[in-house]
Amino acid sequence: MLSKRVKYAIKTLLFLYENSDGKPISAKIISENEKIPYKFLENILRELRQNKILKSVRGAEGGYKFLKDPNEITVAEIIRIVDGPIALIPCVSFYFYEKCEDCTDEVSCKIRKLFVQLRNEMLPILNKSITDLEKL
Amino acid sequence: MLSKRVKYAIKTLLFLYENSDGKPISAKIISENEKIPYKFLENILRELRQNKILKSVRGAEGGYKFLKDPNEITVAEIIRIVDGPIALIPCVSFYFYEKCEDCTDEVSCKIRKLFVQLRNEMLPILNKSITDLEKL
DNA sequence: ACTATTCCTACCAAATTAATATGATATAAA
DNA sequence: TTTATATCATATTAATTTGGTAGGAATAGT
Repeated sequence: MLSKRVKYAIKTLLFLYENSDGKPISAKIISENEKIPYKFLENILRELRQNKILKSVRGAEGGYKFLKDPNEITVAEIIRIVDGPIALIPCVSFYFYEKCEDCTDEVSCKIRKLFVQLRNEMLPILNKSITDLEKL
Repeated sequence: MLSKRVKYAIKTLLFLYENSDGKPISAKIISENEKIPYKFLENILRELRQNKILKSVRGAEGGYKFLKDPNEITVAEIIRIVDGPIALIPCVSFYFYEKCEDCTDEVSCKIRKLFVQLRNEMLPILNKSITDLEKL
């Protein structure tokens, strides 16, 4: 299961995409419209900014807007930033690979083979962008 | 990510399948061969027995063997027993459905649509049986 | 009786999740 | 210049989940 953080992050990006008219949108507005706890949302927005997905404008009339082109922001990318690995077991993850301590031979591991397959099916779907998502 | 419990459970079933000759196999043997902490494994075995995947034989020379035909035990089923939902968000789960409190309209939710798609791609792979898995 | 085993309940420590609290800093508008 | 509106940063917290461990009762083959 994904965390609420990820879900809130994706909802936030979709909201920004659907409501952007050049002016930044404040955390308060996003929070109210998407029913995301305000302070929790602030943390998420900070993480998205630090990872160069969004940029922020401080002070009155401030808020958040895209830094990266929403056409190039994928769901997979957001999951990786906020939650971590896409793969269901660590030994098949590209970005967060970890060896299983209990594994004697990774290459012949049947479980690994299955989860490589699974990851390969999942990735094309999660590589859809925010703009793709809006069109669904 | 799946829990270690699930991974241990699948490994256990594979081990039983590959080493079954009619006689039950003890938790100790499984634990040593698959490097699964003994007491932790006991818990997992109990869960598999309670869910009618395995049956147990008590006393000396006792152990575990299949109750359900390994041909009909799927990875998805094991995940559901041990971890819970397959779907990555609760509102698209068949067996563990939960409404998102922050959601205003589930039918039009773009995120939901994406994760329905994802689940639909994942299921055929996870519906493979223990015997399928052994053949990989 | 002895030994090997399952069975059962409870406990525990560390990590993760989902926030909340407090306050500093920046900026536009009054 | 004050005020209201914002972001920014760090720390704290409560609840849940994860990955075990402990101790012992019950069962059965030798």
